[in-house]
Amino acid sequence: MGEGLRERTRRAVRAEIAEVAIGLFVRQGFDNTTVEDIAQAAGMTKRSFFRYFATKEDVVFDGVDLTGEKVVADIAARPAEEGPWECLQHVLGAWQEEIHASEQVLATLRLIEATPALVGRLHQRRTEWRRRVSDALQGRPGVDIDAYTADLLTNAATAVLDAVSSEWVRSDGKAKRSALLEQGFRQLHVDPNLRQA
Amino acid sequence: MGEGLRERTRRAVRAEIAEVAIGLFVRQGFDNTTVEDIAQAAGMTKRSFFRYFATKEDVVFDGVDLTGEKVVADIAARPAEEGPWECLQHVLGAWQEEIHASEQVLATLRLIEATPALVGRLHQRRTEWRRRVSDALQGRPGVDIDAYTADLLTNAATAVLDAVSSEWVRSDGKAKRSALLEQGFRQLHVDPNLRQA
DNA sequence: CTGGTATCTGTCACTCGGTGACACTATAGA
DNA sequence: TCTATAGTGTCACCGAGTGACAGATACCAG
Repeated sequence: MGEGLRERTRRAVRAEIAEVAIGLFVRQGFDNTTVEDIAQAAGMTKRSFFRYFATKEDVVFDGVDLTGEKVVADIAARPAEEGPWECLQHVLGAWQEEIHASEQVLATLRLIEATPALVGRLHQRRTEWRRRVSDALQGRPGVDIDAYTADLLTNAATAVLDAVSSEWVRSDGKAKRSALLEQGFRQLHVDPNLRQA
Repeated sequence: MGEGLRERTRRAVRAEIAEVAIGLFVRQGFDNTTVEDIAQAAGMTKRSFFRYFATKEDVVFDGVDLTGEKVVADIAARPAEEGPWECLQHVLGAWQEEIHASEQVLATLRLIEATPALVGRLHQRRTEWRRRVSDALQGRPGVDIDAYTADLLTNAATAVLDAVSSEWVRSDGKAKRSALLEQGFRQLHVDPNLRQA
């Protein structure tokens, strides 16, 4: 019907692997957990695990890393008279709202912060994504900005995002992320006149 | 005399490994080059390679990644009446000046940008280093800022650094990094009143 | 219901990054 | 010259990830 049972089961299996794996990671550490441990706990082979996730790290970002296409699309959809910085603030603010502040997410973020390999992988993905955001920012109708400025603002926006995430974890999930984000974007005031030689 | 011949030869060997390795990486790609390739080209065993570099990635950052202790020390040494943002600008500007704009550095940066694994490793190191910078910023006598603001400014400063690096590579090393850095720090104007509930 | 086809799975074998242990050699320093 | 120390090769090993093959399973036609 409409969208296939196979895909549904596949996503269900993915979700269960992720849940089992993160449980193991939190309990005994990322490095002390082998893929075979995960596969066995999920009732499958090591080979089958890699048919659902390309790397051992990716299983962690399954529920978080929605570094979405939607953000890129939303940027293009913002009104043309809006400045690039406000555009980023609105789009990323809306994106952040969608990540529900569950205990699961908090545990995952803690796990990432405590595991260098995961930090690396996260920023690796972020970098690819950032390039697309920067391009979207440049391609926006109305204002035209050079590549350097687009990169600068995009990097700065993710800098705010990272700081918000850190502070949120530091407060055990009690801080209001939207307030932190707004504060961060306000403190990094962007000079409106983007003139240059 | 005074500082040992052994250390000198060790550093020389390190440098030669790095040179040989980067040459291979540039010619045939990072992923298509095995550690045994490097070791053989440098006249040693795989095992000996790992006695000089902890990972295959680290060999690339040998000449670049001086994410130094000096930066952290310099932050503490800045005059107390200086704001945190200006402090970061001065220290990182001085740090950046020390990286001579050689063709070798340019090729290395290109290599990093083209290789996801290297991007990940770079940001992984950056993250550890950033934590220390943020702590140094908080520990500065005179002004006291909260952890969130310190993280925010530190992240933003590295955001500028990354944008400068990208633009510099994009211009084939012809752009003036100091000018870009100054422009970046100026455009991200930090609100001087850091008041909060 | 039946057959064909695409998909999922386990098994095996393999590559590559990285590590521990051991024996051997060269060197620094008394 | 003798001894402690550091560097080296060899070997065996682990874990992440991949390619190939064969068997099972589910979808969809007729």
